[in-house]
Amino acid sequence: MIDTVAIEKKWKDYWFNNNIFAFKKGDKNYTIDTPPPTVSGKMHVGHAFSYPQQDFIARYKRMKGYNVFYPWGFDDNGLPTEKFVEKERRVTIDNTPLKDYIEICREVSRESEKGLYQAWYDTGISADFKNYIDTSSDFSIKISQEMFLDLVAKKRAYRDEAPYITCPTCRTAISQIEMKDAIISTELVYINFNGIEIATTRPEMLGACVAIFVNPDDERFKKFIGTTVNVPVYGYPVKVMSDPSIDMEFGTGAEMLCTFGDQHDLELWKKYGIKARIILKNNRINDGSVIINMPIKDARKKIIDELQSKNYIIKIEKIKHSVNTHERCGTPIEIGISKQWYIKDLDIKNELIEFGNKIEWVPGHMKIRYDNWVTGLKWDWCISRQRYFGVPFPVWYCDNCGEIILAGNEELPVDPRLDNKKRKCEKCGSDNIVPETDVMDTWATSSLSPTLYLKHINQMDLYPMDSRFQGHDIITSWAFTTILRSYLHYGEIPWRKIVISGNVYDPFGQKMSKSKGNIVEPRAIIENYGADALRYWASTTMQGENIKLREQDLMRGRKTVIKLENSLKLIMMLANNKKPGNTIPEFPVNRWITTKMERTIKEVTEYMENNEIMKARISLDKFFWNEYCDNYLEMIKNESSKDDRRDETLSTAFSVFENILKMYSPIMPFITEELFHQANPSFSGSIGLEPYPEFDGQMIYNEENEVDYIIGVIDKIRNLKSQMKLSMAAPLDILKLHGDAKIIQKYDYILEGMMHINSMEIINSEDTYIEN
RNA sequence: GGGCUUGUGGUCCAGUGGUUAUGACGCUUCCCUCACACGGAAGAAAUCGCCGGUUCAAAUCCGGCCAGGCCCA
Repeated sequence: MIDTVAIEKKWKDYWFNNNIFAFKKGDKNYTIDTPPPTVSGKMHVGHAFSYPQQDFIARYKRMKGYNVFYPWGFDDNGLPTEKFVEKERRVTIDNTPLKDYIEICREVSRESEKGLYQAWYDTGISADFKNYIDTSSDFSIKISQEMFLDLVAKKRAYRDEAPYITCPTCRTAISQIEMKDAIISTELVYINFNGIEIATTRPEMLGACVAIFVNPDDERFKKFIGTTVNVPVYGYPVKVMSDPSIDMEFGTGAEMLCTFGDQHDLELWKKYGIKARIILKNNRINDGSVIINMPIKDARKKIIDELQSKNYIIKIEKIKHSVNTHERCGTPIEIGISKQWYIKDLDIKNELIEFGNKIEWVPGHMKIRYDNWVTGLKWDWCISRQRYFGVPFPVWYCDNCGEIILAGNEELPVDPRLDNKKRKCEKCGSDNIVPETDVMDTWATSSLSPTLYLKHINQMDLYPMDSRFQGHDIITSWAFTTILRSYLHYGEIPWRKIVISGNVYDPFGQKMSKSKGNIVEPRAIIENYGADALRYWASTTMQGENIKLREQDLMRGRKTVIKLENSLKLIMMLANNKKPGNTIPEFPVNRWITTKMERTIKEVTEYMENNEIMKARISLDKFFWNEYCDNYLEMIKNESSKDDRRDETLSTAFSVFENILKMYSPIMPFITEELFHQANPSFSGSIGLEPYPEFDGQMIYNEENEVDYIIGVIDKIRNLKSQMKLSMAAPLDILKLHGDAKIIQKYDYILEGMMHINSMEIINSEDTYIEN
């Protein structure tokens, strides 16, 4: 049995050690904006499905004579890495100084990268693994900061208020995914809001009330909508507003919007753009009038007392209620607002749509998602994140006059949080300078991937790139932000084409997940079936379509690998292990297979150019299995010993086979490399750099129709033998064949040799049939 | 709620107006023919989700409905 593990090991190391896929700029270049995997994860079947689809194109283009820039990268910024480090090293920002924390994050990332690329390497991805970027390196930070400063200079980056979520116990910023719901026992307080009755679980937030909300369909409150009421105790006016998200069944059906009691408050505040009143900070309430810097509990008691003494309280109910808490310590989260950085994009929607139109989307309908997203944008892009491991903003603020102080380009990369340099405010002369403590959204750096890749090799003249490959789940993030940044910085599209890949599901169409226990590791597939079989499977779907992972579909690829190996074994045997020199085919059967091959080359090439890998592969499969193996090799193996046509036939068998290998090689690089070297022992290159077969119209011969006719006759004889329950090798003493006598006579030696016919009687007739 | 997308033999998937609807997996029968039984030959198996419309002609175009998936809200 074929040892795919050994063969694959041999060739992936060969490619790597000989820098087969290193980029050298030439006249024809093809550049790929590779998606960098995140260091906190590992390769899953989704990757094993989508990366080969990029690789098919990369390898095809290389064989088509392009100098292919297929770079490699790692994405190691942001929250996922922080969580990963927390798990791996038991290090959290609460127990570690920032400087050390960042160091450890970087260290863990570098370590993880060492093993991470291996899975892609094993899959035969032809990226240049020696030449990679990572998004947390000094290089990437420098470029990301430079580009940020460019946005500031272009008046595209600005500061404005934005909400943030913190844990008052841990005193750290937390993100949505670090929260969990908890059910707590609390009191629901019914308050008479000077005419409208509301209920709240957070009476202590009364001083942060900025509106009253009711459901627009609620008959009880319709008359209040649009009116103004005064906040009890505080006495300032707020509007009564309506929103369909208000639950009519909860409390009285009317709620106060406080900035901010919970996430729902945040959503409504954002949606309606109401001015915030922030009174809660670090677990203490300070409204400047009624409550002066009191812990939440005390403030709650005081407000209830105040309300009660003035007869505003209708009743108090004990309820169980769901709140957002910090998953690590269980403390209810706190929402505040702070000044954060935005990238302005709402004014250029039309231009962004236009850019989307200039890019070729594969499949085309995926562009609609982009269009819908851009059209529906309601806010500028907030790029500040209250995290730690990420690209720092190269920005300080004057604590005295509020001036924004930007780093100079020569200082980059810089981390203001750790920077000791003394700075002075140029405006007011104060030396009371504070650093920006937020870091950038990871997309703020990922959106620069074409720039990062090309600057890394100092070839910005190759901008825009040719292709981006990515999943449809991040069209609205990665694709969108990349197009946006490209527009803002260069006024140019980032790539000419974007190719969207689908998802992988289990055999029943279910998503794979740990909880369902239906996860399949790519490594297991490679071990059991081989990387070529895995890649073959990845080619069995239309671009952008989803796929189910089924064992039998992996088997089909493996069978093709074995069939290729056996085919070479046969023709090597027929040729006594020596590949003959090239000849021009003259004998009809050789002309026939050559003609079929040319037609296949034409078809496969057209499909490959059109990103229709599956159709290319089906066309090639049909040619290889049916025409080459089942018919051509069967015809020649009994016949090739005849001296006068031996050399030409063997030569044709080899040259056609090598073209088959070349056409298969983008999909199945390992076995094709192995067999190509076996057929050509002195060859010292790579099939991946060999020229792709070119269609040659001169090689279309008229004999095609005759041999097609003969194959029809063969099918009839095979059918007869099958009906007679005979072996295909069983001899037929006499066969009475009706049909086109001229053609049959021309090819009688093929029929006799292949079907083991001792004597044949040919009767000329319009219909072709065998007489019993 | 809006948008996109899918619905074809038991299973997976081609086919986008026109002769008996492609192939793979599975199934049945036969064949160890000196490359391959992870092979070869033959065969059974589909009213192309449902309803209606356009057309000489629809799996294919149009409308509606049903059912899945994804994205957005």
